[in-house]
Amino acid sequence: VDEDRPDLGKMALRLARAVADEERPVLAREDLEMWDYVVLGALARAPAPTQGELARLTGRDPTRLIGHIDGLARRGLVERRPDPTDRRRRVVALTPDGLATFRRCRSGVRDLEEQLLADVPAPDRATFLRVLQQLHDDLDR
Amino acid sequence: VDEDRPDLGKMALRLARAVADEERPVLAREDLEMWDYVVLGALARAPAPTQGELARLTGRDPTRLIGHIDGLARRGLVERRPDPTDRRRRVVALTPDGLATFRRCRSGVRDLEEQLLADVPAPDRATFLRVLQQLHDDLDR
DNA sequence: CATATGTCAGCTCAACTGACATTC
DNA sequence: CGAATGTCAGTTAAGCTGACATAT
Repeated sequence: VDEDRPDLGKMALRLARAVADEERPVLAREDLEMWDYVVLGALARAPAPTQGELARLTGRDPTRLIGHIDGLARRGLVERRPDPTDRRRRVVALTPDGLATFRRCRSGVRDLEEQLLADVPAPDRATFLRVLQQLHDDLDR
Repeated sequence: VDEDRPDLGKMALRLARAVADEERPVLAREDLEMWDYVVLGALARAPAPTQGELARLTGRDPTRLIGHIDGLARRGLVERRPDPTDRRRRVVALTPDGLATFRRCRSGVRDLEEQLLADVPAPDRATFLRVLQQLHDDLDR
């Protein structure tokens, strides 16, 4: 067995950073930062959480999320309206333009991933992605 | 094919953070922070780089590395001495105590990794680690 | 009244920048 | 003299804490 490999955490972090570095220019084409993409992605899956829930989902600080959403709303990518049933809450949702923007970004991201994994044989790639997703899903439970 | 998986970057980052969170208590047993472990690990592989080179290897800011090495040297884990051939340079090296401390930590880290991958069948695990290491190594070149 | 949500101001800490001394 | 190395002070950005207003 190979005891001489780098730590799992080091390898995973290196990969994550490399992916993020390559994604940034793609997102910049839509004039988005990484946090924007994360927030739009969360809203694309769960239609309308509260701001606190959105902060928890994305891992972003609730207080910093405020100005963040302000910017996205000013650009017409998200919408923030008071919940009729509980007026303390501000329901945040994607606009059609926001959804389209997110889809363009994710498409570009997927292209990058394809490129990054190009040298990995198809069967290995499938196994790699399956195990990674299993670990990822298990961690969120 | 599954287009509906999370982004590669998200999965890798989630894994890296989970590993780091579990490693911290293990390192704390030796009274080490994550950065200490990273620095000791770099020194365990390459015996005596300069401080600037050590900063580049670990990804840590050169200016913050100064006080950091001060602390490790005060505890007798690393040694900083001027290079006789070029007195601008400070060669940083592990002490025997530092090497032993690092090995104890890495052993604990490997135990954690074993635990985290326990549910993954052995052949899949081997493929996963092999592909991950390949990607990791390719990125550093 | 106790709780939850969103907002804001202030604090703290890590990273980066620029300047400087030493040495090559 | 120009370049590299290590050190330090100042700036900047990001996250966190606590207080407050609104609503339940």
